[in-house]
Amino acid sequence: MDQTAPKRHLHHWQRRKQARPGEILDAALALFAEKGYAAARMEDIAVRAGVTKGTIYLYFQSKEEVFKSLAREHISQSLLVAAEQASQFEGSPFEFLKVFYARFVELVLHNQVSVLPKIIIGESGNFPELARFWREEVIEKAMTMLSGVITSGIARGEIRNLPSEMIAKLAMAPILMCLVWRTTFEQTSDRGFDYDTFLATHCDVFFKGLKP
Amino acid sequence: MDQTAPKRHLHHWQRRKQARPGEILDAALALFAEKGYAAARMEDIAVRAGVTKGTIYLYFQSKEEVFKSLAREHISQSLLVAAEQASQFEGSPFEFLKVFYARFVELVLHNQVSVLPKIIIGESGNFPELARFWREEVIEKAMTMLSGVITSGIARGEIRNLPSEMIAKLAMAPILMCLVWRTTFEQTSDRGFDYDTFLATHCDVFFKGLKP
Amino acid sequence: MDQTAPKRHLHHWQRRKQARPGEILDAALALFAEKGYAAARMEDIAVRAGVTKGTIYLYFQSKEEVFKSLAREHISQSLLVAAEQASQFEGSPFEFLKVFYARFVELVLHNQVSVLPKIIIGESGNFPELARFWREEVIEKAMTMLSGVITSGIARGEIRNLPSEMIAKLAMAPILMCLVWRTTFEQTSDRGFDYDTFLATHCDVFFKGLKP
Amino acid sequence: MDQTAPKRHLHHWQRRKQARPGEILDAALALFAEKGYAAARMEDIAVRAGVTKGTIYLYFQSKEEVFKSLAREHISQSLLVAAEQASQFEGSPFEFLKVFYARFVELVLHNQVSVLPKIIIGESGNFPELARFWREEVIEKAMTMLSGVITSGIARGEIRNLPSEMIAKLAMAPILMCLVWRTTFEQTSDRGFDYDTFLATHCDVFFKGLKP
DNA sequence: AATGAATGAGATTTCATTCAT
DNA sequence: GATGAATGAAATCTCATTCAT
Repeated sequence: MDQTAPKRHLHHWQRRKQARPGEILDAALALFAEKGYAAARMEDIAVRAGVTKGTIYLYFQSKEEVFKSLAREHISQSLLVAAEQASQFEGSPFEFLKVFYARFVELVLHNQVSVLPKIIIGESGNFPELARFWREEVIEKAMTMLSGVITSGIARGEIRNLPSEMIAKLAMAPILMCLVWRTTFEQTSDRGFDYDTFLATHCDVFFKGLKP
Repeated sequence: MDQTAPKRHLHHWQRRKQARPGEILDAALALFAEKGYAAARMEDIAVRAGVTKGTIYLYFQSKEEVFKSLAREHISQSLLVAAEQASQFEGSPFEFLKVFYARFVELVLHNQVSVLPKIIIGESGNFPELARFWREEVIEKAMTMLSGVITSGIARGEIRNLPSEMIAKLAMAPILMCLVWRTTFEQTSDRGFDYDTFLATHCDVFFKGLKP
Repeated sequence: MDQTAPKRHLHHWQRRKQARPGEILDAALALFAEKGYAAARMEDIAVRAGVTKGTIYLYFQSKEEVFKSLAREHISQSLLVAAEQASQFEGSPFEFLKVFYARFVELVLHNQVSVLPKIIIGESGNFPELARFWREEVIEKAMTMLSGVITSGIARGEIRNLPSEMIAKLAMAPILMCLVWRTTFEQTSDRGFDYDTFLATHCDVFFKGLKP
Repeated sequence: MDQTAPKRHLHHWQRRKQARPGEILDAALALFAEKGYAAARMEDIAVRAGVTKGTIYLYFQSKEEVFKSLAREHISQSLLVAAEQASQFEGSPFEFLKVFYARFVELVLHNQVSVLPKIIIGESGNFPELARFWREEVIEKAMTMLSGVITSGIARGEIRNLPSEMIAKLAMAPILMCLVWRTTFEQTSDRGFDYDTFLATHCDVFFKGLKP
């Protein structure tokens, strides 16, 4: 209705209306991370989103749909945006990796989205198509990007001639470790995990190991 | 046990009675890995174990108890046995790590137990005490062992003077990557993940990076 | 309640929401009386209350909670209200007892609540705290009230000097007999039990026995 | 087998064999009284009887059969024996009643069987035929006996001309009260119930009320 | 658009009963 | 005669989903 009207002055509740799906997904993200897909109740998600159960069904067909939206939406914003803009990078692959890790710590690790991989891991059995989606859309895109950087690094003579795909995977391993530690073991651990030092040490060893 | 008697002729069902819990745990391991804790039905576990629902309750108080037994029992056998016997290792730390990775591939990665970490990750929110147990009993023991090897490697002058705990974590990262890949992404992937080459490449780069 | 507002137009389901717990308790009363606590199925209670299983759990945490509510709620309305207003009675203790028995026949015996004592008796082993509650809240209150009337009757010279507590218990015995007969033996009996004549004969004999 | 043999020297286990059903019924009596029919588990009954679950089924077809045996067997021994021998009583009806109450206290009230009426009350809904059986075999026989005594008392001019059946019921009421108190409220009560004084006071009042 | 009472399929768990030993 | 492992029907309880308001 009223589609012709100038939308300059949105009422408060109109802004809410558009914000709702996002609020629900945020709530769902938190609860899926906390309890896993099955143990997260729609009621709890609703309460955390500040609505009632029924409202969720105005925006999503089912719990499964909430979950799938979540796993799909949240990617492009953080990881891929960063990744793509970085794909045009020109310069030292080591410099690139340092920035890449720094971005990861800043944008992902200390962010709500860091729980998504954990969710994907836990529910890969029940939602194989999501596992596939993530592998294709997130992991392999990241791998391709890293492979490209590695390959160009080899071409530039800065990196030994090693299979670039494997190197890309090795570059990802510490990131996975950070994510798993943060979302799985950090809460029950007394000693903290110094992610920055960990990644810095990795760079030190990894870069030295890669050089010709 | 069995200190009292020869008792050569155990009844058929006495032999079963001793075998049952193990059979049930094996079935549960498979199903929890496949579907996660919540989505795995007791009935399915029973069927896979070749019994009926009620039988499980002769040996375990509840589904939760099955899960906890599972997560606790299955450790010592595979990982820790290997780890401990290796802790008396004398020689090059690089040699040790190579053996360690080979053992891991052989005993864990291509074995049912490889799904346990995945389960722990997925259910850490619902069973925080298990996450803690795993961190303390599995991860930190492995870390301590690796730290020791690294430290002695540094003392022997074969490894640069770097924080050995961080190095130990870096040594674990590729293992985590293998486990996650195998249990989460392998089934929906067309191209295989060549774990051996991956770990070999890791050794190549990692060892070179560690040397003085 | 309702202090805040006029709210003249309650929704249909708001009215139901207030009525539901009572409807469920009535249904539960009937079924617990008929089959006992354990043999009464939640489904049957629901059907008799005109709802489905799940609905009961919107209002009560568990079957046990339904039972406890039942045993606690239903008292004050019938027995205690009558008892308390009678506690201010002034006049002949015999007159009082006659009215008391008449009230009992009218308000309790030919009423749903008459099954509650039977339920308490049958389940006292499983719910000892309820047996205690009933003894304290129903029986002992009634006894205290009757004792008071007897004592004042003795003071007035209308009753022999006998231990008033025992007399109170003797005054309750025929009531218990009526309740047990009605709820336990009446359905399988061909000849009826004439409660009015029974209590009248009791009064005849009891009163004559009490007089000096 | 061996039916022809002289049975003078029964083996120990043969005596057990014959004792078993009784031991099981005793155990069942205790458990039914404690928890009611439904909540009493066959396993618990077996354990208390010192046998295993399966053994019960050698002597009884089902749980229901155990219950029915129990409710039927235990009568003749205690109540009816006493009742019948008393039915030939000649003399003062008051004397008779005193002896009757004394016997009740001695043989029933401080005996395991005192829980039977409680069980019958609690399970009358599920086992109406047992309620009928008890009414016919226990209550009405007792009533008939008491009625006879009362009637003869009226004939002898010792009791006013009142409906003897009602008087018989009134004579039973305090007995019911004792039974219910003992089996339902005694365990959760701090003050004891002085059954002897209670019945003595009853006799005092009751007898005076009956006299012409 | 939002609510929340109601539903009912489906899960866990219990326990009377069976039967091979 | 006795055992006790195994069964499976049946109960309680949960929660995603619907729909009248």
